[in-house]
Amino acid sequence: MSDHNANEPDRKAEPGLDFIRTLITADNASGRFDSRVHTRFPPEPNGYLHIGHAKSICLNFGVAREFGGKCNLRFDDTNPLKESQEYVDSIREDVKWLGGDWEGREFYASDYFEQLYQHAEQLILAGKAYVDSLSADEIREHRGTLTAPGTESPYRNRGVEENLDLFRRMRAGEFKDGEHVLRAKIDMASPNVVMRDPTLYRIRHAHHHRTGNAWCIYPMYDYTHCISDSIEGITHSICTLEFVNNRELYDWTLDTLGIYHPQQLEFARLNLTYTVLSKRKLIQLVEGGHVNGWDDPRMPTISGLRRRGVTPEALQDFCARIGVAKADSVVDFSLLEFCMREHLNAVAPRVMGVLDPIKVVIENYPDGQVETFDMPYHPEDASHGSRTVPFSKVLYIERDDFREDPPKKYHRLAPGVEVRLRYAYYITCREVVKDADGNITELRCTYDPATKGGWSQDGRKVKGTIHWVSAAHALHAEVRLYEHLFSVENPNAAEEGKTFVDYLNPDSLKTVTAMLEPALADVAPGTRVQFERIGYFCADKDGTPGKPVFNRTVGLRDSWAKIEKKEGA
RNA sequence: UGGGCUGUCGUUCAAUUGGCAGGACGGCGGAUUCUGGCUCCGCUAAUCUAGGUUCGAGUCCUAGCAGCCCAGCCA
Repeated sequence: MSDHNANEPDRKAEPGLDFIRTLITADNASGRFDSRVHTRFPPEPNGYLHIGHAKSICLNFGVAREFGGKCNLRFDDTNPLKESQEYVDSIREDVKWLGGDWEGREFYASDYFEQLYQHAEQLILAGKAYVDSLSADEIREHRGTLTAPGTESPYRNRGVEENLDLFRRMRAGEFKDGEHVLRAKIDMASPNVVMRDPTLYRIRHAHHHRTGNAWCIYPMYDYTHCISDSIEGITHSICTLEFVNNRELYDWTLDTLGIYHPQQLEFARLNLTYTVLSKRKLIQLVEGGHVNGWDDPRMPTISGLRRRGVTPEALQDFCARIGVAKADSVVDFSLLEFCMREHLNAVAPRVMGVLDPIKVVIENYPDGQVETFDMPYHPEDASHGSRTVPFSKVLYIERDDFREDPPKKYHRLAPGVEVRLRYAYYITCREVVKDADGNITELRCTYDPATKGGWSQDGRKVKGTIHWVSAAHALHAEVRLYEHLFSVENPNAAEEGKTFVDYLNPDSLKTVTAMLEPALADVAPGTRVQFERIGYFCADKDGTPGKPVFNRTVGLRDSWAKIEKKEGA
């Protein structure tokens, strides 16, 4: 079993592969595991999956697919106090949505409770496990410290028969929580604290979401995970870096039991700027009411990202781009945004919506007249088809698309300036109307009838093209504009006396009433569109027929904002 | 101060295992454009430190330094 320590690729490699795929390639070449590849994604159903899990899902299912192998979905449900069916359901949905296909191999650690129990008796019989009757506090005291060895429990040398009897009575429910535990008998002086007689079973008179009240003793992670992997014939058990120390116990358990032994491999978990990714903190955000539930579009949860409008393809692409390695890293949120735009650009239909409207009256356009324009849903992909958009005398345009005193390089509407209304007409601003406070309330413009469709026969060019919506036909819709949940890159690094909650971005959600083109009236929740020149949006489930609600997935790149910022500075 | 893991452009992942340090994101500049979007082109910028071996070191050796993980009856 010496080769189970072979975490470093040392046989052969294909350049460009990550260290996990490199190792698997070598294993396949050498015939280890009969050249099979079988992975698993093993979440604990105690919270919603987040983008860090997405990395693991893409890795495990991806590796299986690439090597012609299999990947199981296994719920690591050994702690009845924290787990629930709600989480099982959400996890199943999220994995499926992300493209993970476990082909019916949906397993639960709790499926193996009886086998796990039998193996525990096997360890007792072999003199490799004992029932300890120390309290939790006493066990901690006996464990020693990082620099000092531990001391053995006075119960460590109980006889096999006594251990067996006690353990069976633990199972039978004769003891209260905490009265006894089953421990592996390894080495209280090990420099690896994990190996100082780790707890294998604890007593918990608790209802389990799947096994009900069948058990009152529950196995611990280290003991359960390796045996579960073994039972399922897993070849490569991929987990995150914090389990490196646990690998020694993983190997010890399987070797001591003498059963099939997969290879544990550890990679660095994902960190993302402007977000927190620990379950504890995400739960705190939900329970503290800082967000509106696990699927709040600001959450880095898979359900949150989905509701925000991120596509599974974008998430898969993101996971492929960040790579897999063993060095701790923090990925730039802008890479995620890039991946969102990359895919949405290809698949999202274009529509027009005005987020911050200002009224425009076309003075020379006939009162009461309505024209309709047929506009393509996607300028580069005719397969998306087209829709009809009404045009009339009174319109809305974006407030930011007009400047009374335009700065240099400003290409949009200004007094005396002609611009193109997307797919419609050229208009020129003639007059600015203001209220008593000097706020602009209306723009009086004229249009050139000869530019119908947004194009001039005489070859005349306009510098700007802006989007618009006919006021009389506009759909008044709620639009939610999301920004980073946190205002600092690393909310985890809180200064003295503060926590990550103190770094929440007060402007992470801004709700506006936008003016949308009428074609959007009955859009189905989950539909993703691009509001031209603004960004990508996704119809939210809070919307109703005729009254849609949109979430901003991500804004378009805005090079004008950069220019303006630079000129201003 | 025990043990383990990790150090390469601003970020992230590579480097045919000792042979010109490359890609992507970001940033900057340009072309194109009925979305200041998309697309295209160009530029920018890195081997933790100090020694050593070698014709040649990101890669091997020695000694340091820095970061992360571990003392749950959590996973």
